[in-house]
Amino acid sequence: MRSSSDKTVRAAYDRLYEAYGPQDWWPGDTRFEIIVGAILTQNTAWTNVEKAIANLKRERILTPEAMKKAGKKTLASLIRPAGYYNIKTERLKNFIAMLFSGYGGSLASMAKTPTVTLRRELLSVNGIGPETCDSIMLYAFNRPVFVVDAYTKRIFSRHGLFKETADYHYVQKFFSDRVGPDAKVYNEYHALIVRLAKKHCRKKPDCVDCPLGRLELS
DNA sequence: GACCAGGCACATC
DNA sequence: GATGTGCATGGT
Repeated sequence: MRSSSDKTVRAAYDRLYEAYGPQDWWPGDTRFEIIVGAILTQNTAWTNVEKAIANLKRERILTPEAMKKAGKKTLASLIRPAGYYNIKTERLKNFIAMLFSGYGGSLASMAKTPTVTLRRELLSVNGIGPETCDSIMLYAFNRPVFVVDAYTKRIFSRHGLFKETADYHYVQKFFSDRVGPDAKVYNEYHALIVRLAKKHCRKKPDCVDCPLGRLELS
């Protein structure tokens, strides 16, 4: 049986897509850049991540081989603008270590890994949690995995679909069940949520001219 | 100067 | 199993 929230989840997507159009995510040119960006953006404004990525590009460290060779102090100094630079240096190195130990340093090889295995592998890396893992799954490897972030919980809990304290897996399943396994739609939906949130759904909401309006549970 | 940003691991109860 | 804390920069 289709619940009222089924339609709501789709209506929300339609309104966002109509208002903003395709978002052309992830903002990154290569698989590796997407993965690095996913780690660097943890609890951090994207504008700060851009500065860090630009530094890495300038120093030609935005490949697995180059980042493997780079010293931690060098790496930390380059990603400094993204904040938490010491812990993020460790996290990048942890990912690199897994990439080389499990896949010979080849993202193409990693890309051939079945979705369930790949997700388990990513989550086993210290510093890659559910959101970072699923961002990589969806945006670097095009797997149909819905990405849940703080905005997703904030927005849809405000609209009464679930509690803001609902756990990651619950919210992910909530959307997956109502959208169906579609990487293209998941890609746009998450990007549209971020787009919406940056303008309207900060901790102090600005609901004037919000394209979502009032989501009716009917 | 306070508050916030596309989390996560770890400690403690 | 829930809740609290450290990690850090740069924009508003």
